[in-house]
Amino acid sequence: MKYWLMKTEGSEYSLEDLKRDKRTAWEGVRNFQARNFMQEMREGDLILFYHSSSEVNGVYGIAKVAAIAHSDKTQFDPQSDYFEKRATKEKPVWYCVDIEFAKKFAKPVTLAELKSDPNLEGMRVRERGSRLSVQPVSESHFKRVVALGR
DNA sequence: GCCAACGTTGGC
DNA sequence: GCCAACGTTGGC
Repeated sequence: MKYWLMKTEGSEYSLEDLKRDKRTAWEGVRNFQARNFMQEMREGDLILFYHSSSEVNGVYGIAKVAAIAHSDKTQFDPQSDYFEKRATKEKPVWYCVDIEFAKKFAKPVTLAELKSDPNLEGMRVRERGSRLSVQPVSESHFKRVVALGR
């Protein structure tokens, strides 16, 4: 089993939204590295759910991979912001996984906390200028963040 | 294949 | 709202 971190703008789609929807297709990722990481995900993998560009940036809780990567349908929709003219049904360019709500932390583990915890050294999201919206997380880092969220 | 220009992300 | 850092595009 692997562990991941996924970013979202809290005002766009928050953990509360996921809790309400229970499950959603993580559409709209338009970055190759992020796409490749999603293709590595397996059902049951756990995800730290991170809000960026929010009042309080940080990990708000946990989501779980509910379905492995499949074609992102928004790439075929000319009305969509995520339309991709290079994509065909036979050869899609973009993929997404389905994720489901797992847990909301008692309080978010803020970016400041992530940065100041010596146990979390090496976590990608801590790095200045880190823009990758889907990233792998080590098991020990994952467990540490969950402990901080309790 | 290089790299400048551009658009976007994301912390502050 | 600002701006630094980043990823992608496209001309050469």
